[in-house]
Amino acid sequence: MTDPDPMLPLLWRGLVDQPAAAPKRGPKQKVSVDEVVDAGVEVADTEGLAALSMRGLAQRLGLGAMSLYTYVPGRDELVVLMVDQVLGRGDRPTLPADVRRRLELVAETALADYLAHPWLLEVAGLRAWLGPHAADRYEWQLTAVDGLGLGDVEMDQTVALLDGIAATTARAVQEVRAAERRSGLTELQWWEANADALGEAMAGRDYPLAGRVGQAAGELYQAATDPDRQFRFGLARIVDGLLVHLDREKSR
Amino acid sequence: MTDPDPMLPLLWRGLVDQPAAAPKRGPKQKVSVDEVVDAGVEVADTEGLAALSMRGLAQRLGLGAMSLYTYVPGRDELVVLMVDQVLGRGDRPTLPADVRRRLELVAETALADYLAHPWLLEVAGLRAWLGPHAADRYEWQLTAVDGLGLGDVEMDQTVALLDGIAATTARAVQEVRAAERRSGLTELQWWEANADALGEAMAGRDYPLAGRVGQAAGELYQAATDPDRQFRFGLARIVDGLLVHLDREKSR
DNA sequence: TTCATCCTCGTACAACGTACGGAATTGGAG
DNA sequence: CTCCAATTCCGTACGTTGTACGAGGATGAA
Repeated sequence: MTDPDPMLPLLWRGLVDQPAAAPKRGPKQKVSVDEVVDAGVEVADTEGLAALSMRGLAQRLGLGAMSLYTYVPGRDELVVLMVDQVLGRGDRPTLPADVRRRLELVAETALADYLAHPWLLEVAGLRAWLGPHAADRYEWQLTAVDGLGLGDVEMDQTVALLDGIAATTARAVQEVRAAERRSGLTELQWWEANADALGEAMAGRDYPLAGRVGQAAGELYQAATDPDRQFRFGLARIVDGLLVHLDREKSR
Repeated sequence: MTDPDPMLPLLWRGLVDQPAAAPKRGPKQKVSVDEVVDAGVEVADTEGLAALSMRGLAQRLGLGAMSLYTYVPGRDELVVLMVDQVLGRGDRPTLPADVRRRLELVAETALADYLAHPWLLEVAGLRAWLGPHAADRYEWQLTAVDGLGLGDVEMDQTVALLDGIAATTARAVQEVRAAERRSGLTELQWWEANADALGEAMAGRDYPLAGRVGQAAGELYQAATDPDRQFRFGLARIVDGLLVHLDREKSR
């Protein structure tokens, strides 16, 4: 009915449209789409997604700003290509037999992806775009939860759940880093510098639990949050819950 | 040692610094910080966070653009204030006795917050800033997981886990909406329009599981994703896991 | 009445994505 | 060999953004 999405040929470039893909007339391109995307990934990895500008990227590639638009329709589309590109770079370990380790591995692998490329968390619509590497990754995630007794739909939901806690954890890590960059203080330093002001602000208000829990957490974490501990706790609960679910289904 | 954070007095405005807070000389302010923040929330709720510009907001308030900076240090800081503001608006239901319902309620309440104000998900330092309403909310969340036999630190981690799945779910909802806005097509329409192109692109590649699971999920969801079902499945597994954990701890 | 203090806001600047159109380059057709 | 259509490259320009700066006006204490 409607036009096909122009992003699909770009995402699957080189794997589709082999016939009549290259233009026959006109000058050669100075670089390639892959080089553009890789350069974008490098900028985003080192300076953050916000620092990725079309002008800057063009300069890095020895191009005029507007030349980029012959490779990529626009900045948003470039980012989509970057996402698929880095999803193909992560390790995809061979799967152990132990079910618990298998499930944990899905989350741990996703976490490694997000920590290696934190800007993935800033781009919305991750699941919406199906590029070749995203598809490979999804396929790998599904194999990890295959043969456990889950239904097809539940396999999808399980992968989403495990990927979700990885993303949440990576976000927590990223928030701490961002806060430290902004204030120039480590988390601990910030709390020390602002403990008085905060205590004064909260005076007259009752936070019995938050006060107690915050203190206990602060002493253990030596910070306000501890993403790593949160990940391990949350993942343990999720896997426990999944195993319970598997047992229940099996004995039906 | 270092200077206290200038955001704290702003976040806790009206609750601290009652003496000598108002300036004595000079003209009165045309509006109030609360009006500015509320107007910002209104814009973000209806048009999205990206549509919130200082100029636009000032005009809406009958102010010159630069006058906003006498109320708020900058756009980022305004957003922080907006976050705390809306966190004080959500329902905080009375807690049922049943443990499962209690845990579910924490996640469901958080989900309602995120769905009502999707731009919360775009704010990077959501958890970093402790304003009065964020503190109230955290205290309420802790009361929901209090008295279940969890340790102090585990209470914090449990709340984070439940809040996390709510955020993940709300993000999934938001991503679907964003994709539909961008393409002008509903998810189903997009898949119909692009099924051929995708099939051609993926030809020659093997996605046995993704193909099977995708089809099963698509038929059930009538879409590529179903955030609501994912939420219910994930939450059920998490609560199962938490209950298992509580049992184990109790019998030690 | 004077003056320090605070608010208001016009102007200006740098940076952004990108629309537009001309110049340059290429390969196939005649 | 010539010519032309196709394609890439890129300088210029527009609109939009956050906000630095400083002039002007309003206010209340001295």
